[in-house]
Amino acid sequence: MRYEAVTIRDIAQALGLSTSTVSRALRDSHEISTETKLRVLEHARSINYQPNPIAVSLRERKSRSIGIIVSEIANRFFSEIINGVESVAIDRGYNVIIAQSLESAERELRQIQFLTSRSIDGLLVSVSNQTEDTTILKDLHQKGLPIVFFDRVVQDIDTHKVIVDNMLGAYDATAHLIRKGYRRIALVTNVEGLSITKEREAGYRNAMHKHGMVVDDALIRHTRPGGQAEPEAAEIMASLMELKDRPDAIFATSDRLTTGCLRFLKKNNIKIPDDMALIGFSNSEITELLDPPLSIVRQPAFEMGTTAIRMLLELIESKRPVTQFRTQVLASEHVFRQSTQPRDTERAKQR
Amino acid sequence: MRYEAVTIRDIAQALGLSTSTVSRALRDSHEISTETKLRVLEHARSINYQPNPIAVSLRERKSRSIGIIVSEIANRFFSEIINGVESVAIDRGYNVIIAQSLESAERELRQIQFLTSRSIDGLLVSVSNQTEDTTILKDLHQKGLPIVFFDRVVQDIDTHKVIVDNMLGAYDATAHLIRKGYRRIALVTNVEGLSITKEREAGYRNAMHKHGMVVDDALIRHTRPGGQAEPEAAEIMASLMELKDRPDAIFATSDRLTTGCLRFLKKNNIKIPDDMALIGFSNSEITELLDPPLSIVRQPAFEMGTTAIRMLLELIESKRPVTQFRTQVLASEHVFRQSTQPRDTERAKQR
DNA sequence: TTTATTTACGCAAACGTTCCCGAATTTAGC
DNA sequence: GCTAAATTCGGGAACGTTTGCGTAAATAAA
Repeated sequence: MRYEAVTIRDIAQALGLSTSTVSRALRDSHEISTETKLRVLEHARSINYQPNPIAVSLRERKSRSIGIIVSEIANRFFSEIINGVESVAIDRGYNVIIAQSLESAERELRQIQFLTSRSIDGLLVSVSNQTEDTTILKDLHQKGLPIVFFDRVVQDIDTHKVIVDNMLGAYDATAHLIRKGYRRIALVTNVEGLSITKEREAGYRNAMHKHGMVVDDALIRHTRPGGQAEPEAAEIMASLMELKDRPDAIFATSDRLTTGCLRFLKKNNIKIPDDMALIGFSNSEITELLDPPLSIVRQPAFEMGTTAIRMLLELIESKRPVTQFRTQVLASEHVFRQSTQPRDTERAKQR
Repeated sequence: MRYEAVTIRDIAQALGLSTSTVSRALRDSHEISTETKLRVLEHARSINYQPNPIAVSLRERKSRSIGIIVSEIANRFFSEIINGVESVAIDRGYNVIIAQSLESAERELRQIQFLTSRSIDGLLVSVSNQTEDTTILKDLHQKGLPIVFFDRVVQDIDTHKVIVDNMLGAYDATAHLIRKGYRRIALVTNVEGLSITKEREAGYRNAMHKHGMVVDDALIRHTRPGGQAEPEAAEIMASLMELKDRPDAIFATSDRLTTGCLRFLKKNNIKIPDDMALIGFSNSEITELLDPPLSIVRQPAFEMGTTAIRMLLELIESKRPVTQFRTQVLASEHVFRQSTQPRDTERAKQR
């Protein structure tokens, strides 16, 4: 399948036909007789002919491969997304080239250039938390490269997007904490500029307002662009603990931030939820096994991947340029566990 | 970068040269005058010329892309490996096409065919736990496709391989349990045919023998080919609990098996380590945060990825066919935590 | 000056397809 | 039986590169 390289020409010679006839027969053209088609198909199968995708790509001027760029692949949220993307891409005959930015704007740029230099047919992107300059994406998009954003979208590029209902997810998590009796709820969240950050922060604020609570801006903390989430979460936690009026609950808005907070609390022997409740965004499959079992809001990552790639293929395979774009909003789900139990529970009494 | 398609011919026309001259100038051929080279380079940069990788691939008869097939991407062990692979591949100008078998031999076959039909230059593979028939890999290998196995290798294909010292890793884990006072140690392990299974089982048996203990085969349990690890771990655990002479410790030999066992134990309210100790292979970054903190043997996944890809590129870029193959063995590391505390610790006394 | 060698470049084929265009053969229409 | 139309196929260009070979001019050797 690689080195003997059986080509269309081999079939043509074996059958006394021309390459064009063979090509047409293989593609089931109407201007080839059924008899010849059968002969060609039969012989092609017998010698295990495999079309050379590179030659096809060169001729067709498309590569049947798409690129996806995420911040980090070793992160359950993103690997589930990639799973979703792969599963439909492969069915449609596309392969996906994966690249990670590792939250570095510079590396992201390099990766985008690498991907486009490999002449991909389309691009799936969730921007790094450090990117401010999106001109390269704008250029690409304007030149006609199909792009679909997911999760962390860039607002001012008009194309398909798929996100979760971050506002609602954050609202519900916050409201849950409030219902459980927590009053000073800290928000440990991502870089300020990110779309998801704004939406989740808005959800938090809305929930506070709706429940007649004042938001203390001292309790809203953002990570720095390009930083490592876990250590930053620890820093933030440490500084929150130094407040005269400490928070009694933490709402962390990403996988890494959540585990960062949890790690800090455990290391400093702060009891959850008695001393501090904790809820966070997470797609880890073992939050239930943590100590204590963690309340989480989970994003439908796999589904996010499948809808993103479907949208992208729609753009790629559209005959005429698409001008109507939509952003699909997926629901997130919550699982409330012990880490956000009401304060006056048996656990608390035991102390 | 995509649709205006600036080619080598554009440069040639603009400068009144032939395409061959431009090509040679771009590749810094010695038979082009420095003056012309400069003109070409300068102009190429000014119009942002990007060579068309597809045309190059067609001409060179190689694609500068490699395939990797793992059982599951949403698994920290494998995603770290992929991370390692990607990091060096990208530096060397290769991109990697990722495919997953999901532990299905049939799907694995399809994926391999898909990858090879995309005319990859080489293949990185860790076989599924269901594959028995490896003739396709043998064919490919014999036809000259560079292949490197990692983690789950197939023994009778002579090529480069990279594995961890499974024997020693399992030996140490078992010996640790014995030292801590556990006597009836159950081994919850992978499919029997797998290379890693054999090695880890051997490590377990060696440790038992060296410490003068008899191996009870009733305590050695394998999962079924193609099955889901977590539910199977639960099944196995349930059946182990029905034994008249129950085990007092569990040694699970994969990420998923470990969490499967843990989940079972917690669900059935079996205290760890008092009622049952637990140690397992895992690359999860939050085993420390589990309840109880889990003792683990961790594999150097990232490093495994980098050495595998380096070996593969060595095969790919070698001038003459390589006949001397080596298998690189990496050390695993252990972290012993509360889940394997000696039985008569304070925890146990508290009851 | 003549011949040999080097330098610097162009022509054209090739990689494996697809597809436009034309042509030969068959079938239909009358 | 003759034109018109359909059917079935082949020739060859094109996609964007790389590279073997040829060649003109410049230089070196004689």
